[in-house]
Amino acid sequence: MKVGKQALLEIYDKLYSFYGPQHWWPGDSPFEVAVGAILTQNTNWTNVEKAIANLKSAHLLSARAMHDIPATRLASLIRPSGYFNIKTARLKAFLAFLMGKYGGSMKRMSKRDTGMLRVLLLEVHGIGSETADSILLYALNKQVFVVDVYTRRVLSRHRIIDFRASYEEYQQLFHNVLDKDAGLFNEYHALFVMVGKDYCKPKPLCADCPLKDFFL
DNA sequence: GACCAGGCACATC
DNA sequence: GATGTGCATGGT
Repeated sequence: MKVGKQALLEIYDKLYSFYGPQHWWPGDSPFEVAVGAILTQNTNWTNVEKAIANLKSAHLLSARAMHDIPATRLASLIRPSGYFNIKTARLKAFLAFLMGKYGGSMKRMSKRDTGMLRVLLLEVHGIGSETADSILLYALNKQVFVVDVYTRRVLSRHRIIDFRASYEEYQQLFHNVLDKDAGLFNEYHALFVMVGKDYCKPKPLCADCPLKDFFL
């Protein structure tokens, strides 16, 4: 897939001038961002906000506290974010990783080499490519581009890349062409989410539909 | 009531 | 490697 630096910057400029700076990720600390990254998996952000508010009002939004409380308690607190049993296990897995390797400190975790840390995060049960990269970029300010379903929809509908291309192919599009700039990656991904929410609904468009070009 | 939301692991072919 | 499925709440 060939797409030039100018094209990617042009897309960025159009989105940025339309929406303005997004200042992502919403969250008061790197740890909160990491928790949010897990909770928002296939879930509306407003639901995640409710779950995080529950954790905050219970004074439990810390690695130590969330690690120590029973899973049933954690599940009841994050219930509004959906998939609460699955996400409880995923949070517990991340917390065990964070507590075990870095004493619960995101700052200490951040000192790891980015590539190595990404590999380690992907080994945590429940953390896949997007969640790992969201943590790296938005919690730790690492130079990693985050790919999500909106990125796929927007780019594929503008015929820049096939919707079903792999996560790595999408990511390489940006890593190979753009300067490694965490600030740029931060805003760019957030802008994809914005324009995706507003203009790239899942329907009407099916990959195999003979009329799919009609909607492009 | 249907559809959607800032994925992931797992089973099966 | 590609495809299908379960997981669950809350807003539109």
